[in-house]
Amino acid sequence: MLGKPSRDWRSERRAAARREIVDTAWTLAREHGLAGLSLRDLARRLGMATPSLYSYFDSKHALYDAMFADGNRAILAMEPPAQGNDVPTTLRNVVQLIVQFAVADPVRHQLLAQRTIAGFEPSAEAYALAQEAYDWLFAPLRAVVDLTQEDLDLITALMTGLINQQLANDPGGTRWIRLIDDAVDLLVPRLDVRVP
Amino acid sequence: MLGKPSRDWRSERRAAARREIVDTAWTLAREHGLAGLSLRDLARRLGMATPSLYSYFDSKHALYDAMFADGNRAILAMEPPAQGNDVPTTLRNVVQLIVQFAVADPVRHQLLAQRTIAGFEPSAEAYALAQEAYDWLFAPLRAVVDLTQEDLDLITALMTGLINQQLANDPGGTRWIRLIDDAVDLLVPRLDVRVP
DNA sequence: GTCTATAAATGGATAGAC
DNA sequence: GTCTATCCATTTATAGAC
Repeated sequence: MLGKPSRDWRSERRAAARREIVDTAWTLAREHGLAGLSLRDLARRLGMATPSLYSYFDSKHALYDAMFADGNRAILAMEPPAQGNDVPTTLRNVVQLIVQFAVADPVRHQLLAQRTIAGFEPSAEAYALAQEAYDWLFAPLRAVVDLTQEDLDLITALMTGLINQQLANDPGGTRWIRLIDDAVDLLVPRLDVRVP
Repeated sequence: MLGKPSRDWRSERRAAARREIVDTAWTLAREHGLAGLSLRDLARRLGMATPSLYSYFDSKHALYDAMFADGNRAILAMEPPAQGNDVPTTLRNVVQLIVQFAVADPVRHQLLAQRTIAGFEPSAEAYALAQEAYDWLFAPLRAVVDLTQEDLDLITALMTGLINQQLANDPGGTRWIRLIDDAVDLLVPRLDVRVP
């Protein structure tokens, strides 16, 4: 009898095709806006017929879902934020990484962090990835200080505030991202109290 | 000879019609999302034919522009934030007002504070209103403390951060808006240094 | 300013042959 | 899994009569 093959050729081809579709979808979304992404354009750019996309994704929302998951996997694939010896250093590293990641790709930030696509909500699997990315990003900080949920919520608020203001009011500039150190200084006194 | 009439009946009727169109557009945008607003639905809801809208607005973007202006006028029509005797009280009043205003109408916040509609950019006139609203909101705080631009940018970042996190991750809840006082506490030490 | 009619295009999605 | 053909709805916007 034949055993289970060690590599599944067909499913690997399929996964590779899905990856290429998602990559091209990102490119198109960056050009025409996230909501302006069209399956027609996407198929044309890939050199395939529109209906063929439906062999890989059941619907446009399913494609958004794959993009959402992909964006979070991109976080998990990064070099992790360096854990410093004290709170300010570690916090700065974490905030730097997250803000840079977001500003580097506004459309990705829009999909991952805002509720802007009409009826789209990430699937349970994709959302679990988002949770995982969130935990992974803050792990170095948690190793240095005992954070309450309120602490974390304040940190994320200040962080996404910098990001959103930067993208909305000074796209391509540095008006808010250059305030990262000042933002960290605001947070440090509150967090220092938690240091064991 | 007839002098200029004290009231221009026709232009007043026209202004009233534009107001009703904009109001109904808000209603529809709240139902189907800001990007999901359609001129067809809008006309039907108003009981008019779609092309008739073009007597009042040259394009859909012109309508968005009128809504953008309208949203900022809604700010200027509010009871102003109360100026307290000290920085913390005044700052809290300002932040409370802005956050409540934003959370009360997520779609309005989306239009006024985010770059989410594909090719839309407010006209110079509408943008001037936004500037005016911004100055008006922070006037009480400015009366109490000498703010640098960086101070203001940090305040707005933290504020819109609370708003965005609340709307994106806990819509209808209070997870972030209940942190307003904590957020103010973060800012106060930095601002106290500026008090004359 | 209002309407009817229609343009001109795009949208996502399905049927069915190969 | 790929294609062609097509559906059916939707979109913003214009032409032109009344």
